[in-house]
Amino acid sequence: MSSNKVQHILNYFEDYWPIEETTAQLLKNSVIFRELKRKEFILKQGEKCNYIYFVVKGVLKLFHTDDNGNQHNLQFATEKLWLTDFGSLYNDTPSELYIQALEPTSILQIKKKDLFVLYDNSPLFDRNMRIVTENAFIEQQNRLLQTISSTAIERYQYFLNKYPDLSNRISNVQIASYLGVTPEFLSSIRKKTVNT
Amino acid sequence: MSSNKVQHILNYFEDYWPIEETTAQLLKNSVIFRELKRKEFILKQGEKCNYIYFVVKGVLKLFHTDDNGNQHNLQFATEKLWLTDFGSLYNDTPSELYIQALEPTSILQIKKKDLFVLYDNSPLFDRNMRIVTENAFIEQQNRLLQTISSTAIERYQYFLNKYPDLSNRISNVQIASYLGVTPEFLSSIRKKTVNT
DNA sequence: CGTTTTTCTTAAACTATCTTATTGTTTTAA
DNA sequence: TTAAAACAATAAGATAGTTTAAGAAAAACG
Repeated sequence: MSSNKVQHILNYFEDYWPIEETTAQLLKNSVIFRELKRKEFILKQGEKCNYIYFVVKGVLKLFHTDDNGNQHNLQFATEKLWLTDFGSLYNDTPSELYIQALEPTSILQIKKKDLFVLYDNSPLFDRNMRIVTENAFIEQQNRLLQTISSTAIERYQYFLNKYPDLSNRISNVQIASYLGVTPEFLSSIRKKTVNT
Repeated sequence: MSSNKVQHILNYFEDYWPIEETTAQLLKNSVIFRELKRKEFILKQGEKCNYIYFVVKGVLKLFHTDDNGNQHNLQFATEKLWLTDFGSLYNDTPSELYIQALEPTSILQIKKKDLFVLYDNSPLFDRNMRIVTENAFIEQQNRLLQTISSTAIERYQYFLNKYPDLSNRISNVQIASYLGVTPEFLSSIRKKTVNT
């Protein structure tokens, strides 16, 4: 069942460092395919994150809930993107974060233990994951820069330009939480920018 | 001259995956030791970033300058931290960022070409750099969360707690630029929090 | 040492963003 | 298909953060 789904990850690696046949086999045996309902959680605050996830179809959101119960979206992951709580995964600490599906979503998941076996058996796999992390770092750095240097209007327009597809798939509440503003304020921004 | 300085990096790797003797030799031949004056630049906007840097002593700041000439600090790097513009380094694109010394600073630098040779010759080196990037990602993610979810006062207090040493080494102008507020507003925050 | 540059503070007016509350609309789930 | 829940829009008053300008303090540097 999940054995053919691993092809999604192999295709992904084709753009970087295609892995050896033996590693592909190892991966095939480690990967688990899973279908999530809308709103289903795969990680909750307080749990240890034991998996790294790869989105085949759908959207995941990674978010934090603060003391007042407000949600703050750290990341969305759509098709062909990786997602995990690295901090919890590697340091074996309880996660402060949630991961939830925003649509019915299909994912591939690799257990921490299996991930480490893959690292140890395949330098190419290890390298691919270095590149995955580097790319995530670069993107996050751009966003951080935006966040400390731009106004909410600019951030919203940047988001629309950068993720035109995602913008139409998720609600404005989710976008507001990602931009770091209230839904009401995003609404007022939208009103202003439409009339330009 | 620089041959003994490489020990700083070898010590760093001791905490993760100590590299083989042959790789250490390779590294020794690649690494260049460099002493920077206060305010000296090692990367400027428009240039390609050709190096990855490791701070032996001192402080570097990575920042962006916007259209109005305002600086925004993305990262500080003190002793035993790595710094580069990954985007420019890996994609061969002109950098949007500056790297500048805030104090007289000693660094080790590895040229892109040599870095890639190291990756190819030593899976352990490659893995160490994966971990370096993962740690940087985690830290940056925490900061991003703070930035979209907390008030400037909270961010300032968090900064003081997390980097007590750095707080005393750099000016409030630099801290304000890191927090994403004006120096004037940081000053008013300081006034409020001192009197608590 | 003295001079120059940078940094820190203050305050007032201004702008961005938040809070709360109300209403109508769309989506979801039974 | 309908009741419940989530979403979107709007507005008014409150708070957070900026701008500008000026003077005092501290640090850098020859």
